[in-house]
Amino acid sequence: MSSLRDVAERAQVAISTVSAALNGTRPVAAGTKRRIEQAAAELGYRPNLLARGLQSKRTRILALLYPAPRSGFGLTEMQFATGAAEAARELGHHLLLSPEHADPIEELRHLTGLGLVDGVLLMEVGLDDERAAFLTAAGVPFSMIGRTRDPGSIDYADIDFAATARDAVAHVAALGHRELAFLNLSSGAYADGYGPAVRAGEEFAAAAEAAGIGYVDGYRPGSAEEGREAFERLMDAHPDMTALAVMDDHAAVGVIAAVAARGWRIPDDLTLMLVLSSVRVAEMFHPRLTTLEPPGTELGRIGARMLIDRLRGDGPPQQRLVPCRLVAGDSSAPPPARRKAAPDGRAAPARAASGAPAEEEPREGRRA
Amino acid sequence: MSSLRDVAERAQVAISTVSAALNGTRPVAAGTKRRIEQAAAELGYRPNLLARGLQSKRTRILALLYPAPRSGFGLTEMQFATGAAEAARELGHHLLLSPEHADPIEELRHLTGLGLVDGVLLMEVGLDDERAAFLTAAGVPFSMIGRTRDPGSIDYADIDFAATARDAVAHVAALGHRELAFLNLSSGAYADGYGPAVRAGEEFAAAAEAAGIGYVDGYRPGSAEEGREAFERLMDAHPDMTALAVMDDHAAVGVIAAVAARGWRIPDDLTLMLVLSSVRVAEMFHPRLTTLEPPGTELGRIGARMLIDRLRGDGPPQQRLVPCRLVAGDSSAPPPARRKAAPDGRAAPARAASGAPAEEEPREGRRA
DNA sequence: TAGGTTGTGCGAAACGTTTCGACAACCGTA
DNA sequence: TACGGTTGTCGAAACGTTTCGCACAACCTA
Repeated sequence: MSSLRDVAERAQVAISTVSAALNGTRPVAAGTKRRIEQAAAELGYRPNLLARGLQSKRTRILALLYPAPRSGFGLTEMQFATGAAEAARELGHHLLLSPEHADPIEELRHLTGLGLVDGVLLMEVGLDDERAAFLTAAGVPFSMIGRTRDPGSIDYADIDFAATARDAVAHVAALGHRELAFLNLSSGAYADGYGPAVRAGEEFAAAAEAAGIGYVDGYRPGSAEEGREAFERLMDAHPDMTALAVMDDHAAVGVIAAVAARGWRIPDDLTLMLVLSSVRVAEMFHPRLTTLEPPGTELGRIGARMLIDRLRGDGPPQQRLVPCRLVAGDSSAPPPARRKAAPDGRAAPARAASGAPAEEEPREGRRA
Repeated sequence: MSSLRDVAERAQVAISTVSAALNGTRPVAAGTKRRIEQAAAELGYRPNLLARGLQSKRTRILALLYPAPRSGFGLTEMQFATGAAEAARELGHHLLLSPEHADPIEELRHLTGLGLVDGVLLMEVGLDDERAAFLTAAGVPFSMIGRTRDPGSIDYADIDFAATARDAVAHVAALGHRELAFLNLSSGAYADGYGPAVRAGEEFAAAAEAAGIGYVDGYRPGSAEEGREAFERLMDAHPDMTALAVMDDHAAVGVIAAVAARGWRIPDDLTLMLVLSSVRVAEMFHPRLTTLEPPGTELGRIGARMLIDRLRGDGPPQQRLVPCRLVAGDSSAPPPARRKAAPDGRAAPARAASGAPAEEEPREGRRA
């Protein structure tokens, strides 16, 4: 590989002049500059990133930190990564994929001690994330995809759960539903303080209340079987529920099976929507489910971009919220006038005009 | 950050001695060594990777090259990446995520010119992959996940399609099926010389022939709608087909819908299996589909490991094939004795004893 | 014409390693 | 006692950049 020295020789100038000319660091006479650029082009010169980084203390390498394959990643996590990688590339940076093993902090200490990366991009951020605290204390520039409970002035890009919930509620309300039930992520995820689980729950409740729609939650199925059970319990407690939002893909599978077992059909007897699932996943179902697709790629891009901005200089903290995109499938319809009896013989009532005796914050509905 | 010099000062030795002691490059007296190690520990010394790389010409950074989000990645591609990242980490390396833009070769030239990476890991390798040719010519160490038509002595890790097809055929044969139809990936993927599409097609044909089972292929649906159509055409041409292997997830959705439209049930009237889909995807279906899960993580790990081996020294080329894992779902059953008439009124015959008039290489079946 | 101001280019130092030849001290042997 | 061979350590060069002070010429101004 040719070096700055080779270019200097060929252009008959000093090394430092070549550097200046190529980087625009300081003015170089037009003629000289032209000669240098030509020489560089002829030699196919590429600056050595290591040498540059060693000297300038800036490598233009970002690390994407993610917890090693919990139960396996989904499409959304993949999109964070590819989105971030793309944005980094476009801005002249590189992205390092850094799985965390047992001790994330030790991992981080190691990674940042190497002098290899300029900044860190955090994925799967918990409400109380120790990594964020460590990085702040260590003075390492970083940004988050997701956010802690109190992000302070840390840059982050996260899902706008409020807007997402509002869109979802508006969608079912517009169809005429007056009640909505919500099946959150697994209790494990919830207990771990996994942001999306906690925030989605809160915001759906708020959005339903604001829209004057009955709302039920408290279910956290993490598998098909648990989804089936949760659905049965839900219908036992709220027989006139007509719309359901589900966060866990596998739980949705169970719900659909349970619906079929009753002899009900989607969307005729129940409106079902997926929350935080990609269209690709929603299309796997039959009928194709309405989904609130998380902006994975975009969050990845934004996360990388704001980190690079931070590296360049310090503006005010950037904190961006992006809503999910509602993609209507074939699982949304007006509430049923009447429904088949449940298998145990209990009659399923028509949509009752009386307020539903919901656990959480039931409320008289109004048509949207 | 503390440097080698700081450690040297604190241990009262020369810089070069510290380097030697810490790297075991050359013998250092036991006492001195102890002193040095202690000083290093006290200072929390971490070698600067840039400086080391600059000098030694080895950065211990690998790049994972992948074509920018065609139509969006699947879980398997994600697993390649995470598997490779993990293996790299365990072997003291780092993994760079490098999306390709318009011109892969230019991308590669750039990436390798930077002196940043020691080697490259190629994903989504085509039968005639120009990247492989370029890297070979440029003398850049690399390995492939997937493989070209004629890999020569290039390291690669790929799916063992022969074993996978054998397992799939054995599975349906054991259930009593005497015919198998195969819906390949979309014709686009096939035309691009996408390895898995071509190889799976070939190997399924070979496996069926070896097992003495009737075989039909030639269908390449790339969406649910195309899947539906393909299934209808298939059943028109081969009304007594009882087992079906599908490669494209979305096509499977269409098949399932078409099966239901006929009033048929899976697995009673048709055995359906997914090829190259993860269990996570198979579980999205109802009934849960039997699937041949690709060893994504393992291929990623192997790919990274063999590249690192190559970097360390040159042994013989490593070429590894790993079969998919057959995970039986609820979509496999013995062939039906009799089936409902198709919607157009044509009677669906029972499993005929006569050889099926298949397009490809029909053959008298025998019970496995 | 002298002094200051630009404009332009040069050389050397520094970043933190690795590597290698030199060398001091010590040993055993002749 | 002198000498070759070990053993352990040191100092300096090199990797390819960036950065900074300085030199030099040309030009303007008083």
